[in-house]
Amino acid sequence: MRTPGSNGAETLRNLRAAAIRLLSEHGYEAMNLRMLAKTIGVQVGSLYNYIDSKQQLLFWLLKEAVEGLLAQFDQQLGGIDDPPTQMRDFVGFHLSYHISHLQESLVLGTEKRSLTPKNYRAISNFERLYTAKVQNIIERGVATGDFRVADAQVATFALLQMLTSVIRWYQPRGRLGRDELIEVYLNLTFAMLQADRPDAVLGEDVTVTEETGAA
Amino acid sequence: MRTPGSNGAETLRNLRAAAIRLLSEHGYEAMNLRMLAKTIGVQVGSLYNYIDSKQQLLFWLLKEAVEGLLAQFDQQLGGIDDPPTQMRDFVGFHLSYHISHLQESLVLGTEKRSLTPKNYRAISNFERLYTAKVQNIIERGVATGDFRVADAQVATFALLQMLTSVIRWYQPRGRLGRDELIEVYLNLTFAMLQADRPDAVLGEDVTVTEETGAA
Amino acid sequence: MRTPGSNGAETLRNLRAAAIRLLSEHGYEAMNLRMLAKTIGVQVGSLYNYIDSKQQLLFWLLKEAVEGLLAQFDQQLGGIDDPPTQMRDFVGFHLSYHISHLQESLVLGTEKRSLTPKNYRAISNFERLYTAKVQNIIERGVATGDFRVADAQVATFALLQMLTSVIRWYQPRGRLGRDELIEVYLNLTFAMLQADRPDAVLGEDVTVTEETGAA
Amino acid sequence: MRTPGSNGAETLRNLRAAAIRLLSEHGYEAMNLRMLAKTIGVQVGSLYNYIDSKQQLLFWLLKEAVEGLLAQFDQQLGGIDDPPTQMRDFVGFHLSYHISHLQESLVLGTEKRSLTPKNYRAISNFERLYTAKVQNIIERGVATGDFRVADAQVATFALLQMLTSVIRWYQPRGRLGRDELIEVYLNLTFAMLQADRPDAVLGEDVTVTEETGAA
DNA sequence: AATGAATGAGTCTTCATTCAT
DNA sequence: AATGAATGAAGACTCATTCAT
Repeated sequence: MRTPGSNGAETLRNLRAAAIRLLSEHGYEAMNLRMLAKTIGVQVGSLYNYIDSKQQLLFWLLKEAVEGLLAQFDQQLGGIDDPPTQMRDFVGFHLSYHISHLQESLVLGTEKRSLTPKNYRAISNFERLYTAKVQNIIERGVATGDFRVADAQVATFALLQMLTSVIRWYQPRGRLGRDELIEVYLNLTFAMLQADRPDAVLGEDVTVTEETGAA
Repeated sequence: MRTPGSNGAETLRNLRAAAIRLLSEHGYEAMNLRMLAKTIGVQVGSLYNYIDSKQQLLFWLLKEAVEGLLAQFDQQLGGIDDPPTQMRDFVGFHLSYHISHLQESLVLGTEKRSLTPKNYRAISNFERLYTAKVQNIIERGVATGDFRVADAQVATFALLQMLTSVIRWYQPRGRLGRDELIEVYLNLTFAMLQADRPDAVLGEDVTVTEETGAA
Repeated sequence: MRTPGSNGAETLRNLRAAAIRLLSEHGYEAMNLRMLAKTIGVQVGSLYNYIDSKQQLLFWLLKEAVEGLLAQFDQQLGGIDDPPTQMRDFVGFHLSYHISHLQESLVLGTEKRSLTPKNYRAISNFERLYTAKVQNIIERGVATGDFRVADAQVATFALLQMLTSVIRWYQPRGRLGRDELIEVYLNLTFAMLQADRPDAVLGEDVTVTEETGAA
Repeated sequence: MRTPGSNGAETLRNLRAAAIRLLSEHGYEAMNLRMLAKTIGVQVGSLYNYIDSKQQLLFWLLKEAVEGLLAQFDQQLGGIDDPPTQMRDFVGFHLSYHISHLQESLVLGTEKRSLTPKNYRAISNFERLYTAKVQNIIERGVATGDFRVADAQVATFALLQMLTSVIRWYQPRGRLGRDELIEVYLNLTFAMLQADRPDAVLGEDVTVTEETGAA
């Protein structure tokens, strides 16, 4: 039987949005498909018209999340050569992206561990690509003399953790707005790299494509 | 029936050590008491001679972990006044502690979310105490002109995340030893705070009491 | 997987009938859901498509039982004014009802104690309504001079216990049939109340709607 | 190890009293040996110095209860010949006994069903002896023309249920004292039997030996 | 006579998944 | 594309019972 007015594409979008929210709130193991079904207003069995299994749902969401991050990185930071400028834009991008994809990023960070080994490796590979891009900026900056760090790899991890952890406490309506937040973190970043901050180029604001589910 | 040679105190120690390991590997929801019982070589029911419930076991472990961290902080960094010196010793202490209590710290960071609301608040309160101590060092350093940061609160979070995240990739037999690691992080920390590093005082090495379960 | 030919409404009816039988045979604590599931031919987990919990199942059954008793009392003894006639019809009704709802009544009498305090109070309140109706008949009969008892409340309890206890030994195919049984108890009742028995009105037999599950 | 000051005979008495209380409050299935052990202040394992099993404990208590009832019946009502006098004294004895052995009688009535078949039969046999004694009084009274009942067996059951049910609502400090209670029930009994009450013989009060555990 | 530590079978309940309709 | 009814395996927790000490 088909409920009148039901629409597969819309149900799928609802499912994705609901899944990300529920996963960010409860975690993979504690979220159950009953919750998900109830949220989007269908019976549990109907979920299987859209997903193969709970595990595959998680993998799909995390893959989308990490691929989206990579794609936007390339799109936003493609044509820049100068390491300090790259770093400045990277910080802006990374923070903007994580703030506007808050739940997705949270889920990526915490639920990866619930993937099967094979799926885990697939996601980790994507993440390593991202890390490598950041490490590359730092290493080139060190080579040009713009940055000074004792260990580029540790610095990369430290920087990424410092920036990414913003999603653990950031609140859209909190003390700091997005731009102030970026300003503070730019200071910390360039201090950490013992580098001079390049001038901000007016009007050259970083923009991030909005969360998929919100369209 | 009583297994010959069985001994309550020892079983409890085994239970604690096994629980921390299993929790760090699987997470609270994915770890089940069968695994725990099997690891320490008893029947599942016997666990209840030592714990009240799975939830209370988690709470107990996290409470011990966070109280241990706080206690050692006070013990190690009690008599110091000078903010840069305090910060230098704090970085050494924090890294040493987390490296030598790797699994415990991992569990504290990731499994807090599985606590009941009441238990969650209890642990969070302890953590806030710790954060406040660190923020206090930074604020005092800013006041004395030793440190320069745009926002002390954000800097505190950023610093703590940067340092704590070491447990996510550190491997005892990896490229960097404990002392090299501390050296690298000291550089990053003082750069971030735009401060001069105080001289290391020879022979004044930070030591951290070893993991309880390892005794 | 759905068993071909399975049907929710029927399973629920089976469940109810089986639960009453098992509860009357074993009692709440000693009956387990395995037994119930096996009796109706489903897996234990499937029971939870119909009940919320074992406790709620008991409450549901007892509520139905006591509400059914009250409803039929009102329906059968509504339009009568004369205390002796009311009493005569009440005895007939009460015995008929308990004989034809044997197991249900047994369960109501013995398993109430396994209810949670809140559920217990709810059932007890219904029972008090029933007792009050009977006490009212006695008190009005005493007022009209038809009955003579030293203490109406004790007499009510005594009468109800005397009548209800029939379910403890009555056997459908035993020495006494339903009508003979009623005859004997009518004698005892009116003797106890020191009253004259009103003439039986010919053809005015009391009928009781049959057990729900037996349809 | 033996706890200093412990004393087997006393512990056994405590055990018996506690068991009766707990059984009357929770029922056999819902009472567990942990509760019993805690109440009398020993470890669960120690109970097995006094009992063979939970089942045997129940049997022991019920056997004591029913044998006590029978013994006192014989002792109190031995030398009487006249059916009305016998009945008068029986009512007084039965009520007094049940009131002063409240919990024991409650347990006997409700927990018999938790006995194994063999144990159940043993207790039932004792009970049948008691019922037969009462039925004998009624039948002899009918033979002498003192009592008038339609069916001696039903009358016996009805009378016993009516009298025994007093334990379900009697409260030591309630509206009616013991003697008033007996008075009311004597009226009901002799009305039920359509008999004249014999005169009370002054000073010939019925006494019942007190509860064993209360010594 | 008592403890402390264990067993092992059982209890209710949850949940991902399946599939006829 | 959705429902309703089921499966079956697993989960946390309980409890009578045993026995070395």
